[in-house]
This record gives sequence, C-alpha cells and structure tokens, in this order.
Amino acid sequence: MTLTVLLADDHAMLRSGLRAIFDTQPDLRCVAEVADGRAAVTEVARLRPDVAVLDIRMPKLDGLGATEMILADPANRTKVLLLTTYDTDEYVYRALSAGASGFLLKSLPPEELISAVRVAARGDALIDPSVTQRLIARFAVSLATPPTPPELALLTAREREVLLLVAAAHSNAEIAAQLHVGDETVKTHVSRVLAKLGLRDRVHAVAYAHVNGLVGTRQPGR
Amino acid sequence: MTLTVLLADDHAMLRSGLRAIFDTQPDLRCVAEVADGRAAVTEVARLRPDVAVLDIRMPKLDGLGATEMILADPANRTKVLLLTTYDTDEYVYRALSAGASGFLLKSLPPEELISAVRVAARGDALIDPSVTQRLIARFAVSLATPPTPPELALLTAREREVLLLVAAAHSNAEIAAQLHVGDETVKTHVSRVLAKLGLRDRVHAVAYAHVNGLVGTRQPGR
DNA sequence: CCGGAAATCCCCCGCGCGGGGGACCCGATT
DNA sequence: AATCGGGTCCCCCGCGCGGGGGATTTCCGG
Repeated sequence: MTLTVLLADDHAMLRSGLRAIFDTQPDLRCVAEVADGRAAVTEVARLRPDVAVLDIRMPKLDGLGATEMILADPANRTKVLLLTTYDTDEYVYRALSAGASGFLLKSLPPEELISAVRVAARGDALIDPSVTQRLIARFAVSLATPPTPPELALLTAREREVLLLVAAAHSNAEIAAQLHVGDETVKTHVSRVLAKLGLRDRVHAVAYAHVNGLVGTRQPGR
Repeated sequence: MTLTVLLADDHAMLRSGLRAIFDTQPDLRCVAEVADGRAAVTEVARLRPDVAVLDIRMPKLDGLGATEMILADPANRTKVLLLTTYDTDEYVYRALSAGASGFLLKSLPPEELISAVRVAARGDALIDPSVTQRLIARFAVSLATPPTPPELALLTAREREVLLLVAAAHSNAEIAAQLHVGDETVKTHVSRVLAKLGLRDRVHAVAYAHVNGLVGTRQPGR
C-alpha cells in the first residue's frame, strides 16, 4: 500500500528537495506541493493525503495554525509532520498541543525523514532527538508530583477526606451531608486539619490542597 | 572517539544479543554486562560508561529505580536508555521523570538501537515512536491551558487583580494593605467578582482560580 | 456637556466559621 | 483494667465575610 504525502513549504527549492527524497521510495507518493498554510489546509481537505509535511514558517498561515485547522476537522485522517529549521520551545509545545505526529528539524537525514513519514502514517509519533530531551525535561516538571508534604501524614484518613471536600469548596454543612455525620463533627475535623497543617482557615486549606496537587487536574495515571 | 556501554538485563540471552549488535560497531564498546539493577548502579559508578542500557524488569532493583539512583549521583555522566518489552504508561512517565535519555521497546530494529545509543551519548533523547504518540497526548493535556472562561472578561482589571489575591488565600484586610486601599473597597471588589462569576463565597473563588489555571503552578513558558 | 463605568469609601445586618472548651463510644494497645 | 487515639456530637463566643443599601471622585466617550 502506497502512502500519499502533501508538502507545504514556501521555498520551492526545499519542496523539490523533499520531493526528490520521497521519490526514491516506491511506496511514497507526493500528491501535492503548496507554498502556504492556507493552501495546505484546503488541499489536505481535498486530497486527504496520509501525511502532510508542513514547514513551520509559511505565509498566510503558519504550520502551527495549519496543523490546528487540519486536525480540528475530524473528517481529516491526515497525520501532520512539522518541519523547522530552528527548534524554538514555543513551537514544539504548540505543535504537540495541536496534535502533530512529529516535530522534526530540517537537518534530519533524508532516510530518517522517510522513516518519520512511515511512522506517522501508522499512527505513531516521532520527535527530533534534540527536541525530545528538552521535551522530557519540561514533561518531567509538569509530571513532577509535588512531593506530598510530610505534615499530611499527620492527618487521619477521615481528616484527609474532609480536607478534600473542603478543597472542593464545600461548606461544613455540605460536607456533613455528604459524609452522613453531624455538622459539628465536620467542624471538629476541619479544625484539626487546620491545626495540624498550620493553616489559618478553610480558604488557606483550599489553596494548600490545590498547590500540593491534592485536587488539581490529576490525570488517571496518577 | 569510542563510546562505552553498559548492559543490564536479567536474561543472559538478551544480553548476548545486544552485545552482538553493539559489536558490529567499531566505535561502540560494551564494557560491562550485569543481571540486576543494583549491580548496574555500582558498575556505572565504577566504570562511568557513556551509556547504560537497562531493562525495566530486573531483580533486586528495577530499571526505573536504577535510573533514578544513577542520575541522582551528579558524579555520573552516564546517559540511561531504558529497554522494555511492553510499553506501560506508568513506566514511561516514571522513566522520563527520572531523567532517562530514552525509552525503547525491545522490538526496535538493531540499527535504530545503535543510533539511539549515539543519540543518547551526545546528550539528546529518543523515545520509541509508539510511545511518543501517547506521550504527546498526555503532554498536550498537561499543557492545555484551561480555556480561560469567558465570564472572566466581565471583570475589570482591578477585579481580576483582587481575584488573584483572593486566590492566594489573602484576607480582605491583607488585600487592602497590599493594594493600598481601604478594606471596604476590597469588599466591594470581592463582592462584584463573586457576583460576576456566579460564585458563592471567596472559598469558591479560590477553587475557581486554581481550577481555571489562573494561579496554578504555571511554568514560565506560558 | 453630560451620562455611565470604574474605583473608592461608608454603614448595617446576619451568618458561617473557627477556637475553646466538654462529652461519649469504640477498638487497639499496654 | 487502664489507656489512648479516632470519630462523633454539643455549646458558646467572637469575627470575618458577604449582601443590601448609599456616596464620592475620575475619566472616557457620545
């Protein structure tokens, strides 16, 4: 089965270079060449290539915007590979947020570019190694579970439970109802929590819980 | 310049397979083979290889733990590549948090493994394409700036300012002091904020601000 | 010039909250 | 048996808070 590819770059020279690279592969067919992002979007919608190789810098609509538009349309099954000369962090993050299947530098050896197209076509993703390293660093910090503060261990299970409900901005009465206990009980628990954690009031408790990732938008994978 | 490599895997067969692969490259020298994580840590500390290729599953100390120990020691300049049979999400995240330079599946073609070692040695990172795709997805959500709720536009600049201070768990009096205005003024602002955002009290405001990323642990890169 | 929006300040009132007590029950540990 | 920690419930008191009013200034745009 042959893979169809769309090329988008405002430099004709680079386009022909890429086309030449792809032409060496019998199973890759370059079905379109465009010079700007808007054309890329419309041509992708028309031709539905397997993979679109977009330059980041393009007139009218840059590669990032084009990626977003292409992937925003669920009718498209085209995978997007982004190509750039320099690897600016901002680009990478936006590209990945937009759902690009790859982020590659133009310095990439031809055979690896070809391999990247195949990888993208089968639904996997590929990032330039020099970028990956920084991506990891960034990812690690965003993953970095704020080290659970030790004073949290002072809390009993019940108290932690109450803390979470407080963090969700529930009033004592609401918490009482939810736990099927009296509101005086809840007050006791809250007081203990505040005392143990050294917090002034429930407002600080809410901030504390969020800052320490007890409630944040935690993904399932812990 | 030749690169030194340490191999760690509890299966002797796999080790010899890897060694055979590396031996085809004149510039790669496999300087040690170990069968468990603890041995990997001590041998890395002793031999200081350029790259350590660790299996995830190993006796005594798994590859993840070994990675953490190796990279925790600043005296080590060894890069770590992790090898695994199956790509469980948990592994990937822990591996990247620990600072591994690569996360590869054992199904990787030999030549790409070699290339991965070279990539790691020069300080870049490499992740198996099939894993990268999910990594991106996960990364995207962690990057995804919670779309600023539209009702936030209703607030005046001053009100947003006050909201941020409220979100930081400051009392009205504290906010007043910080803004050099009377506390009655702050009360007015807070009331307006609550009304405009449809929040019950400042506790909800704190939660709101955190959930919507107005205050969260945002990285510098936006 | 005049209207309105924004920012500032003021008063009163009711309520939720948090601290400081005390009390009871239960299960585990001593 | 005595003790202790945890969970539950209760009362009182003071205060910060939030809603409801109203008032002033400044500044901008019709």
